[in-house]
Amino acid sequence: MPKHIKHDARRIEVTKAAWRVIMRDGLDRTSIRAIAHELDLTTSVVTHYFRDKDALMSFILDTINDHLETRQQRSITSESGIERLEQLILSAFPLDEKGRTEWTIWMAFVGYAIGRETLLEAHRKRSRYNFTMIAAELEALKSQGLIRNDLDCLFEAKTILAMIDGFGLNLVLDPESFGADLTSRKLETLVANMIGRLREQEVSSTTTK
Amino acid sequence: MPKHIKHDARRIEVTKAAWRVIMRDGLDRTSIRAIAHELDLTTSVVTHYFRDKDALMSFILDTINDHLETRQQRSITSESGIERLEQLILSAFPLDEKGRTEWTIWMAFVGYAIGRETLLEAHRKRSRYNFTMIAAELEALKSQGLIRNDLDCLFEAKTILAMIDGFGLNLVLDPESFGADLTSRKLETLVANMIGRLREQEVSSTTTK
DNA sequence: AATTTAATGTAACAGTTGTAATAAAATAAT
DNA sequence: ATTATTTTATTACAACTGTTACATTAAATT
Repeated sequence: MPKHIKHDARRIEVTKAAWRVIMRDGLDRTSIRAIAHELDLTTSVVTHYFRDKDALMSFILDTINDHLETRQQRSITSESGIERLEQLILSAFPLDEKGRTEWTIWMAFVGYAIGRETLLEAHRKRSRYNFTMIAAELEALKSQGLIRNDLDCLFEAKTILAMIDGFGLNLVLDPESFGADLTSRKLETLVANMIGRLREQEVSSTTTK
Repeated sequence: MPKHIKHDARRIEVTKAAWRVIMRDGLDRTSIRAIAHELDLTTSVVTHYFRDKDALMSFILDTINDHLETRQQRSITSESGIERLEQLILSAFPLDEKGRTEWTIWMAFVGYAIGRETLLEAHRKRSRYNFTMIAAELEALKSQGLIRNDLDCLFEAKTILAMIDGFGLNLVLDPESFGADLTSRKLETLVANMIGRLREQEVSSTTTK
């Protein structure tokens, strides 16, 4: 095992400790000392693996984004079709506890990004990548005749992204009111609407549950 | 003019100065000294009008929420009907520059609330008030036969709130990709979906309930 | 076994923070 | 005009911050 892997693994341990501190105390109270204390070690551990705090923060955010994306890619088992789209959307929703944690930390960073152009740019990049990808997925479905052909794919993709973010935000703040059941139920109606009158009979049977 | 009004007015001036600092430097860099400097005064101004920083922060958030709610109430000119619902939703969207500013600061507070139970509770309260209100509005429309009578009003209300929050979030982060045109366009399809097939069948469905 | 490298500990620095006490100035009340 | 109250300034303090230099220990390499 090459040493740089061990090195990277340690960086991730530091990062995970940082997650716990963020969840418990808030992002602005997540000092280098607090992270070290969470690891029952001293600050030198953190400074040894990260040039400075900015580098640490960027790495934490990158890790969260990587997790969200990996989770997304891995959950797509269907090769194509409506089911693939459903999995794509559903995997972005924060359904389980781990997903909720990642969303919570991500939300903390959204607030942290206000007034920080570098972080704002990172968020924009993620946002654009996501709705562009969804739009491409919709275009493919449209050319296959699986969704309504009068759909504006980019518009619908942005809508889907906004819906995901909206549910994610509210789930972070109020998990009791916005549970996983509500979320997945929304997904059904969302997809049903995009299929539209293409399959009139099937749709009406799924919406009236 | 009673003195307490002048007192309150001064508090709001301090609050508005805080807004500017938050927008420019970020919430975690909004120190009491930074706010005082923004006012070209010393810290005593801030400490004189607010017990401590927590009180100041709470007041800032409350003011933002008040603004959003006032904006919402005032924009509702229609007495009833679909138009009233449209105005209700549209006014919550961050369409103009001022609305965008308020949403940006609100977003900063969402991140700031992570790890702070008191602030989280405040956000929950706002969220619940909002979707409860929207649900009541939908119930009224349903009983009037103006929207589909198979709608789950609470579910739809939560969806609408999530949609608003999702667009708000993305508009704060990426106003170029999520402009006001996109937002209002979404509103149309949203309402159209709730009216659903009522328009097509027109008469028969109003007899129910 | 000796030596080099990596990992952690210790300590100090300069700067910032919220908070409080006190003083001065400005305004209002009498 | 005098007094009282409100508003602003000054200053100090203790706690916390990121960062750095240096010391120590553990691990790996030779």
